Amino acid sequence: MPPRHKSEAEKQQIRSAVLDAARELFVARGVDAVTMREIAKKVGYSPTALYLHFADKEDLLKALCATDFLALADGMNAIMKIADPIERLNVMGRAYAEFALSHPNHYRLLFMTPQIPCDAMDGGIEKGNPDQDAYAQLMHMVKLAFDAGCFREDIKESSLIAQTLWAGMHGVCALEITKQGDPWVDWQPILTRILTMQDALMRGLLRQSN
Amino acid sequence: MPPRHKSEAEKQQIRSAVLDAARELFVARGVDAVTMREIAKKVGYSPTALYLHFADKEDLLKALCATDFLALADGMNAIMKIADPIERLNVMGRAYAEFALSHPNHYRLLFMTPQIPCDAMDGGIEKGNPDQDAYAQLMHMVKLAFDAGCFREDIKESSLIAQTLWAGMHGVCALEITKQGDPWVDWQPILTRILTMQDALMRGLLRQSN
DNA sequence: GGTGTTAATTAAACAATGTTAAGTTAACGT
DNA sequence: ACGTTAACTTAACATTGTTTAATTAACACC
Repeated sequence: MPPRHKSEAEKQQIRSAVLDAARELFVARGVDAVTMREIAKKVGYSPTALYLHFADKEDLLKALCATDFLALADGMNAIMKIADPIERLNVMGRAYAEFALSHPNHYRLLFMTPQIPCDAMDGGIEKGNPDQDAYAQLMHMVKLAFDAGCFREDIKESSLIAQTLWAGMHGVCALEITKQGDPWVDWQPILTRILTMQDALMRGLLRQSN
Repeated sequence: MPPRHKSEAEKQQIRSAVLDAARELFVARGVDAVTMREIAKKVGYSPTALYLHFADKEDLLKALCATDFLALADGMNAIMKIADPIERLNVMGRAYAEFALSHPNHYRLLFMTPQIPCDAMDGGIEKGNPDQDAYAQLMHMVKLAFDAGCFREDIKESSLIAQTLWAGMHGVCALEITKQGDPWVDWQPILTRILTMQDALMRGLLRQSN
């Protein structure tokens, strides 16, 4: 009941408290559990107060994802220090899968949900900046390997290689997230599927001489 | 207002009229447009009447999907007549992608949504029956090629090959459905991506001698 | 042929959701 | 001292899925 004028820093703090509460619900119980009322209760405000910090629920979720999108890019970034361009790509793929499977709800929202175009994400993420954009990071790594002549010479576009590698990993992870434990399919172990996908794509895309 | 006692056939007809109305909304405007009230209006009943034919909304959607799941399996089935086991797999993959991209809303509900386990689908679909189960169909085709010695001999499980091929196609299609037109990524043409995925996986999984 | 049961249907209502409109209260500037 | 404004809340609205309680016509039977 007692409102006081807040500094910009205090406002930011409330904003991030809201995001933390939302994240906790989100991670634990999925996107449907993230109701404005429940977030508000958790953070000690009335539901309407959230609208002072976020335009609407989608805006709030976008802000949530922006944070984790940056975390993903950060992880990719650290991998650049590996010297061998192909080993680097392999490690990157496995790091991507690990992110997906240990944050399935985030992964679903980032890469399996249409309503939220990455492009419009909050948090000042810049397209093409490898520090912030995991796809740019992948493109960069593929291009280095491509220019070093690692890939089949009949493939003209390095972006096609990047998109194929991404799609392969995405396919394994997305099916795992969506259909894990579904008795319809007798799944091989997820790690086996990840490594097989990686191995098969690399064999299929690299120059024979490797 | 004038209720008359209905035969079983008439009930089935209403049920399928409801499904048709729901499908129309669903295909045109996605799952969010499928509200019980709107279906009811389209089919000329009150919203509550739908509950005489379906337990709840999820049940209705499952029935919707069962139909299209069968259609998918039917398409796969027709491909069995191709003699060459590898060409057969390639054609199957492209048919799968065509299904996904021409019925994106169905594909999303069938393969990108967790709430609806294939296993519990209505319509009497039997697991493992290749006439009705597209995955069983894939497994069967892969196993034939596997037993004919088409694949690398260090891969011991044919199901691992099937799951990798599926995941690869799924990855391309799911990313296309989710991120088509997203300016974040400069996509190569979708057909190119499909063919590249198929080509790369086959090169990576088949015996060298092929 | 009346009469009670039942099947088909609906209108009204409930609870949950995102969101908006209209207050309320305390701090600040002048 | 006093109006304005920032920070918040309570009440309310619209939309959803779903349930309860009628209503109404057809059928079965004596």
